[in-house]
Amino acid sequence: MQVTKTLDYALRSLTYIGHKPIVKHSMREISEHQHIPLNYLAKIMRRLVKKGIVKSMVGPDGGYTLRKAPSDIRLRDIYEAIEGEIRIVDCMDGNGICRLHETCPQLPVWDRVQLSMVKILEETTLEQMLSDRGIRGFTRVN
Amino acid sequence: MQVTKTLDYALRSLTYIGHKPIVKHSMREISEHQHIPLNYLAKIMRRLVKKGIVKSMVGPDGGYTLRKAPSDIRLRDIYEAIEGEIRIVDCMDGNGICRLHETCPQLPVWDRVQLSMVKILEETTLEQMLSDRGIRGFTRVN
DNA sequence: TATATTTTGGATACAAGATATCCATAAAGA
DNA sequence: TCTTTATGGATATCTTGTATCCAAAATATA
Repeated sequence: MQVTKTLDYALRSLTYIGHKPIVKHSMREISEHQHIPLNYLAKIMRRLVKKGIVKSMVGPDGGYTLRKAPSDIRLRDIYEAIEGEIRIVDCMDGNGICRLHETCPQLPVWDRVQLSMVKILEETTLEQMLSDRGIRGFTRVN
Repeated sequence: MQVTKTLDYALRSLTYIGHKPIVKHSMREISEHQHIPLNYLAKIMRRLVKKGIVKSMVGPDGGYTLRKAPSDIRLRDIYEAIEGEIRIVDCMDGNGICRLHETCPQLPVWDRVQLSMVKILEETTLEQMLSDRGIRGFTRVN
């Protein structure tokens, strides 16, 4: 029940790019400024590109730009680009029958948790994250 | 960002016990009825005992009983007994300084997500879970 | 055209944590 | 004393997140 490092990397990269959305930013640049292993970052950027969150240009002076306006990029999209469909319990997709043959007392709760989480991720845009900067005056551990 | 099998096991055990809160239930019994590996279940029960959620009696005719009324056992307690303090991002405890030396754009969101999650876990009692049974008519996959 | 710089893609390695197993010991009822 | 149960510690396995390596494709520019 934790935010993965990978998702963190993705968000750091996107907020980094988001600050200067017009300029192209190379992986190398992002990697160095955000302390993300270059080769690993490559994998991450790929997923963001495939989901249409980011646009890539190869060759010298290549790099990445946001494909949409920050106000149009939802945290949910980013989450799903990295982690896939949101599903906090395995049985929630419904593709199977429980070996216990009984109704599940847990599911209603997890359902509520997941819904509230999705709601927040859905409401939150990259733009908000960019302007939220510093509200809590918190500095990152890693 | 997923509910672990271990937490699932714990909840299955507790709801199982909760249905007949007065009777003692042995690990063996729980293990068989809920399809949980016996030796692993032992570890789980230990944590529940230590947190005062469950009472244990050793010896023949030993077993487990709830220590409190189901209405007095919060899902949050169970969660924390199994997983430790709720913390969906590592930096949230604040024991450290970010190498990036900048305020973190992510934290406000994760903070909101965590708060809403804690709220639900806090509100939900074992009693509720027991009576929720069947509301959604859902059958468990595993 | 040649060269350098960048992204892309695939394969693979490494690490950490969740999950599971084994065994010896202590408690307690019959 | 014997049997049944929980306890405790050590260790193994498996899964998944994280990271590394390398070759190939694209493209600007000298």
